Amino acid sequence: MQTPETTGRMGRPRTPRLSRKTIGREALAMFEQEEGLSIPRLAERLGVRQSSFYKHVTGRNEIIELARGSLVERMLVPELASHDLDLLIRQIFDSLRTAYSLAPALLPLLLTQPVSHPAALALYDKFAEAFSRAGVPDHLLIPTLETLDSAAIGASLDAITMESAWNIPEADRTDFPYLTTAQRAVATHQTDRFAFLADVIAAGLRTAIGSGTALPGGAP
Amino acid sequence: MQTPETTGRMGRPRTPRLSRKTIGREALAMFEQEEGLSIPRLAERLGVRQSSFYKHVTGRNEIIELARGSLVERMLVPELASHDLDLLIRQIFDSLRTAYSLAPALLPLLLTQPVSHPAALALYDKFAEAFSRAGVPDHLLIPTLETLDSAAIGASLDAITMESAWNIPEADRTDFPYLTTAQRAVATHQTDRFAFLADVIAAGLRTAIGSGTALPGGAP
DNA sequence: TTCATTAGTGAATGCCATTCATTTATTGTT
DNA sequence: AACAATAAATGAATGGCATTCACTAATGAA
Repeated sequence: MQTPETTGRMGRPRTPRLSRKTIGREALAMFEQEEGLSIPRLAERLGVRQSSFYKHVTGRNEIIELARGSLVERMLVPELASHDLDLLIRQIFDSLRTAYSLAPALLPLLLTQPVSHPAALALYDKFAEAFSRAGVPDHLLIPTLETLDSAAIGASLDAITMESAWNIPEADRTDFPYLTTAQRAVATHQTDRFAFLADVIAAGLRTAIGSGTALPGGAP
Repeated sequence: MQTPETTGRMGRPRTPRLSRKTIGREALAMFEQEEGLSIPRLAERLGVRQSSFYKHVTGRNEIIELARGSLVERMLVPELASHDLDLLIRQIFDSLRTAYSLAPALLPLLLTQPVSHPAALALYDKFAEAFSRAGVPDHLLIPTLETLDSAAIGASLDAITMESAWNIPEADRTDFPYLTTAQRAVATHQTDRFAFLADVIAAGLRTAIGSGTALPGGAP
């Protein structure tokens, strides 16, 4: 019987301690529970030394991409069998928003690098297929996906911006009367911002796709 | 005549070397020219030591907020006198997008903290006023502003994501046929993504505002 | 059995944001 | 006019971070 190594001057372990999958999973967990990614802290979480990561990954950005993959893999995506554009848009928007909302600290980092994780590419490919079947012309697929994704991220970022995107220092309220009124109104009226955004992009995309945007000027 | 100090073991200078304004201006310039903010490098640019900043500012985030202020101050904002919602939306979207496009590296950082710079608050107050005059109900002003801002940032981030938001490794193209087709189509067809987005949010906002989104479920 | 490859370690490097004691100038009070 | 309080700079130090590299021990193919 071999003891699964505990001490003894370390070389390759009998059983692997890391994999790209576990790194991605734990990185995502870190984004959800702490307020950002730190490689030393990620190493602690995994009971491993920081230099070990670089046997599986070329750098920090790749760990972030693995976190994206992990996020996408545990996403539950609806059928997308419908050919109804409005329904499709709302289903995809909701899936994305639900997934993104759990890891708001990850989102700004996702924005700054291209999607390369296979699981994520597969997801967007699925979206592209659904939109294509629903009649969206090829040259509008990418803009449609980008719009949806960007909107879902925007909506999910609220959690990070301290409840209001505008922080007016009490004393200066009279300098910004319209904004102040708007803030009070949205607070009392309890507007559902997610529903609003869903309505906006659903109606907007339907219109823009229907009228066919090409090179010079769009629809009036 | 007093020589404006050059050497001699430093205390308070006869003439101030820093101000919140110059810090904000140079930080913004740094975001535009380099690929991020570094306090040591910002100090070099301004011919000053890094510790000096903390006499004017409580930390890095405040410098970022000053950069936002600087961005907003040099923005040229149209009249916004029209009561036409569609025109208003497009004018504001274009102003924001134009300003944001010059400093893409700043945008992810702006997303993660509330707007507190007076110049920026004044700008959004102006927007709120214009929308209010155009008939947007108070409780939809904030969602409208958030949607516009988020869309403008999303559109401006393209510059940072290496030309395409999806990076499919040549060999795997056949695994993601719809996405691949979509990429080819948007490349050849040369779609104007800005015009598309402008159409989307203009139509979408008009619809969502018109139908009045409240607490439970939105418009169909 | 041998040997190249692989997956871990530990130490070092260089960058970064922030703090603090110190120095010099300015401003306001008497 | 003297003086205290405040303000704006410096330099040095601290602790965190991502990354690199020489090293070691296990694996697996020839």
